[in-house]
Order: sequence, then structure tokens, then C-alpha cells
Amino acid sequence: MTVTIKDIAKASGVAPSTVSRVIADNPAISQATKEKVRQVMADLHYYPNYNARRLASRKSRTVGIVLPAASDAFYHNPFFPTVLRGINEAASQAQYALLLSTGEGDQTRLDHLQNMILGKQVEGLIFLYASREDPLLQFALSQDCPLVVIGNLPGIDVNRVDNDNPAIAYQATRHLIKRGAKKLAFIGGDPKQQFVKERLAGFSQAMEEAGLDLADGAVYNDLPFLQSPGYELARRELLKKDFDAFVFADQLLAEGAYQAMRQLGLDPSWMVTFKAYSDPDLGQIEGYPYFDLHSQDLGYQAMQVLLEVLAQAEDAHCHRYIYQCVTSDFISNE
Amino acid sequence: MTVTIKDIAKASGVAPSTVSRVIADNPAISQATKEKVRQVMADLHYYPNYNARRLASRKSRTVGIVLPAASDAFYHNPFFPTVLRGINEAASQAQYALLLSTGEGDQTRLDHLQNMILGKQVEGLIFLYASREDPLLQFALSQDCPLVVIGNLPGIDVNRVDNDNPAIAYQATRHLIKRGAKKLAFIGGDPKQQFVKERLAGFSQAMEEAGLDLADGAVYNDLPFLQSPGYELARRELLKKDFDAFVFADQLLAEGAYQAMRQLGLDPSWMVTFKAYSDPDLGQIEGYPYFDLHSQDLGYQAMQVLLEVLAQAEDAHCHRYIYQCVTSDFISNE
DNA sequence: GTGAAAGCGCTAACAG
DNA sequence: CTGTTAGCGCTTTCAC
Repeated sequence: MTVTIKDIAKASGVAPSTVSRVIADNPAISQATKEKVRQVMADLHYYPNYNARRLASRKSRTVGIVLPAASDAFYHNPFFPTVLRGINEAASQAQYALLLSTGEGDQTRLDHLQNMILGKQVEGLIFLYASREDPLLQFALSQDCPLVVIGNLPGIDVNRVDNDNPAIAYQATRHLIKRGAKKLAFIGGDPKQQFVKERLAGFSQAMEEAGLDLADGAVYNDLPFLQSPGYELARRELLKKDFDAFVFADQLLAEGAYQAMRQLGLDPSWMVTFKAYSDPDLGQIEGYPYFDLHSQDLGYQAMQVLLEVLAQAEDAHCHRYIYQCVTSDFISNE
Repeated sequence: MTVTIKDIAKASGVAPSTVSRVIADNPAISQATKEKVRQVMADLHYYPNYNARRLASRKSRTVGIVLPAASDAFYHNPFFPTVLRGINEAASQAQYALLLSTGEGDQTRLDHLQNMILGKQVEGLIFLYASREDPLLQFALSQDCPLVVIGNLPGIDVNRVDNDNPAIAYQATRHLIKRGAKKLAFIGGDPKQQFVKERLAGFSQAMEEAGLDLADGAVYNDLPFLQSPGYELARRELLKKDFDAFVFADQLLAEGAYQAMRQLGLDPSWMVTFKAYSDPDLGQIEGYPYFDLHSQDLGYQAMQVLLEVLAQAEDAHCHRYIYQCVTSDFISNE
């Protein structure tokens, strides 16, 4: 029924291995036979079977995308589609396929990850989140599965790509201070997230350097990364205490707070945040300054790093961990 | 090196085929041997190789996700991650894997799709967009690849899931008219998109029924589905002509226009749109009413329909096309 | 209930 | 440059 490599071999009077080599565009094959074989392949509508190929070569040319446990906070954040687009782009160029790690619950996610790794479905992984105690990461590491993490995990040796969070938070804070802010608040959301810690560090450093001290209760945590908590917080707290400027570690929290500020007729240019991407045409509209984290590039670089890791694993080179820093742009309409 | 089914067979004193049956939980195998074999599998850390399994069984248990050509408009829209989450959930439950159709350019996308189908990588496809002349869809159809489209393609027989666009646009328009709107504008964006046509139809019907007529130039097209064009349009056009209410076919265009209205101190409750999801806590914040399209459910149902199609393909049942309508909720804080 | 044997469609030494 | 020969690890008749 299906036309296989053997059919092509017979029809073009060569051996199956020759056909295989033609498919791989092996330089050892003469141009003449290549053309002949290709012609036959076209005539017979031959198409290589990926499963057979993967089995025989023990290479899947597929990478797994590992998502955190499903939550609104993750799926509502522009980070996810943006970074995925970047990964997609790089994977496509390198002829790699992307397999999504499905699964809502924690156990399911681990099961799926095991399927991927132990079932030889993927050659490597990209983690779209960084979490220190993550059982999925632990498992992947324990299996020596090549991987790259988007984010930072101090003390854990992994390949990773990330923005320079302390530096951008520092600059963002400096921006507000230079404009004259004295009583700043930092809205972190979840202090267990490494990027929150790092942005807080940058914030604190800028404060300290400017001789400003952190008022009691000026650091807000325990907020899911969504719009409504930002909105609620702004109405309930921030705008009642006499803060004069705000650094939001998360884009969605910032957006919620922005709504509240608009409603109350407050000037949003006293807040700053970090976004997955920027719409250049939107420059004049954005009510507040932010860092464009270039999340698409983050994804693209993550895939590039993984490809490098995969290549060096093959050449059995030394095991050096790669860290790729992705730059960010400060966007302000002042 | 790797422990295979044969090793298990030897170690537990049965035939490879028996081990295979144990993996599949075949009822023909006695409980006793099942347990014995499973014990050995655990002891030896056996894990089935998916590529071998897929090759031998000629079933991939994988579905391909087909995305439109990469564009900001697609990746910036909450529709994509939301619908993907729903697909993910259903796929996970059914033990299906998801393969993303990578590719930026049109030719690349087609190539990848061919790889997926002809290379036997997927059993079916979910199209995250509906486009009449789409070469990818044409190709998939020509190969009789089981598929479901999210959206509508009148005149083309395909399995699909969708919202009832005419009905919700009708209701949205009615809402504005009941409130007293007389001069309404419809901001479509791209009239080639089927959902825009359908929402326009619902809009027009409501207008007609109310005895209102469409002013010249009251239908806006040729706008990318992004925030900034919505913003620009609102500032440049909408708010200068004396429209008193607006129906936005697209969420992002609406968001842009909303910014403009806020800046100009206008009441946004005279606009209405359609969103991928709603944040229940955000009810009081939202400045304008909208339909929640339940895009996550759209994705979930799409996967369910595909599973049905796959099942009935196996049973060689009659070829009936499935249409699954997903309900939407009107969200308004009035 | 279980085993033997024949593939699934391709790759990869090893020859020549 | 090309052919021969073994597999890759699993599923699936068909026997018994």
C-alpha cells in the first residue's frame, strides 16, 4: 500500500541503502543516481516515514516544551505565546519538531515528561519556567536529558537563557527616582519566583544608592500574576498610602493597576514594569514606561542554545553550561 | 544498553509478545503473569520506546496543531494560548501528544504539514484558523487527513467547532441599541475573515430590525487585529464622526480604542467586543461589555471532536461532518 | 492464555 | 560510489 524505500530501490535499480543516502543527501552518492532516484521518488509519491527513521537512527529531531502547571496566570500572560513563537522560529529553521508537554496536574505533567524522555520522543527540553524544587526539572536532570531553562536557578547548573533582571529593575527604578520619586513601592507578586527576587534586588540597590529607604510594607507579595489582583491592590492599598511611584515585577499586575490609576485620574507615568514585547506603534499610547524583555528572542535563543548543547553532546565535548543573556529595551514616551 | 521488551521477556520467562500484551493491558493475559511481568519491568526500569511502538502499530497518538503564518496579530491575541490550553487539556486526558506545526513562511508551513501527514507523524490535525483558500487546508483535505477547524468555512465540508458569531454579534448590537444608541459603527478589521463577516451579519440584522440604517463609512475594515490600529482609528475617526456606539469584531482593536476613549474622557460603555476569556474578578474593572467566547472550551471541544472523528474513522462508519457550537457569555457590569 | 515468527520502514556499519 | 546485512524495539497475526 504505502510506498517504501524498498519500492524506490527496486524501481530505480539500486539498493535501499542508496535510497536512504539520497534522502539524507549524502555526498558519497553520485549526482546521476541522486537524480534518478529522486525522479522515481517523485513518480511514486514516496515520502519517508518519520517513525521508522527515528527508530532506526535513534534520533527524534524533536524537542519537548515544558510548561508549568496550567494556570490562568501563565496562559493569560503574553510571555507564553511570545516565547513560543521564538522557539518555533528557531526550531523550524533547524528542522526540529516541537512536542508540547501536556498535562494539567503535577503528576500528569511528570508522567508526560517521562514519556517524552524515557520513551525517546525528544532529544532535549526547553523549560518555560524556572523553579528550584520542580520535580520535572529534577527528573530531567537525573536522566541527563539535554535541556535549557528560560530563567535563572542559582546553584543549579543548567543551560539557560534569561534577561538581566537585576540590571533592568535597577534602571527602571533609577528612572523613577531621577524623575523625583521618593516613596517607591515594589509589587512583586510571588517572591518565590526567581525573577521577582532579582527584580527586587535591582530595585533595592537603586533605592539604596539614592539614599532612599524602603518604607514598611513597600514590598507587595502574594499576588497572582493577573490583572485583577493588580487592580484591587491599587485601589485598596497603593493609592491610599502615599507612595509616589511603583515598580511592578509583572506585566499583568501592572495592567490592572493601570486601570485603577486611570479611573482615579492618576498619572500612570509614575509606574514602570516589564513586558514580553512592545508594539512600536503603541509607543504614544502606553500610559507608562516599561522594559521590553524581547521574549520572542528569549525563545529563539533558548532553542539555539539547546541546539548547541545537542551538538556538543554528540561531539562528546566538555560539559560547559551555557548562559545566554537576552537584552531588553527601555520604552518610555518621555 | 537500553532495556527492551526482549530483556523483560527473558527475565520474566515469557515471550516478547506477552510483554507487549501486558503493556497494552490486554485482557487475554492472566493477572498472575501481568503482575510478574510488571514487577520485572519495574525492576529493570523498562520503558517502552514510542518510536518503535508507533512504527509497529502504525499509530502515532499525536495530533498536529496548525497555526496561521506567524504574525503579531495572531501571537499577541489571547485566543491562541487560551485555545491551546483547552486542546492541551483534552489531549492530555486522551493520552495524545501535540505536535506544533512550525514555520514562519507559507511554503515552510506547507512543508511542515506534509512532513506531519505524509511522514505519519500525526493522526489528525486541528486548524487554529479558518481560511477558505488556505493551501494547508487544501492539502490536508486532499490527503483525507482527519481534521477539525476552529471557525467556519461555508461551503467546505469539514469538522469544526465555533461560536455562534452571528447570534452573539446580534445580541451585542441589541444591547447597545436598547441602551439608546442610534449611530453605530462596526469595526471589522479584516473582512476576509469569516468570523468578521458573521459578526457583521449579526450586527446588520440588529440594525435593520431596529430600523436603524448603516451610515456611510460606518463599517471599518483593513485593520490588523492589534491594539495600536484600534487606538489610531478611535482618535482619528470614530470619535470625530458622531457615532454613539461601537461594535468591535476583535478584542485587541477594542482594547486600543478603549485606551483612546479613556484618554479623551469618553464613556467606554458604548462599545462592545468579543474576548477569548473573562477574568471573573475583573468584572468591575472592565470598562466595557463583551462576550466571553470561552476559547479554552473551543480548544477542548476541538480536540474532543477530533477524537470522535478518529474513532469513527477506525470503525469505518459513515462520513458525517461534525459541528460543535460553543456557547458564549455576555459580560456586562450594568 | 501464551509463544513463534514475521514484519513496520528505515539506518548504519562493513564490505567491496 | 554502492550493495549486503543486520538490526532499531515493538506489534500482530496465527498457531497451539
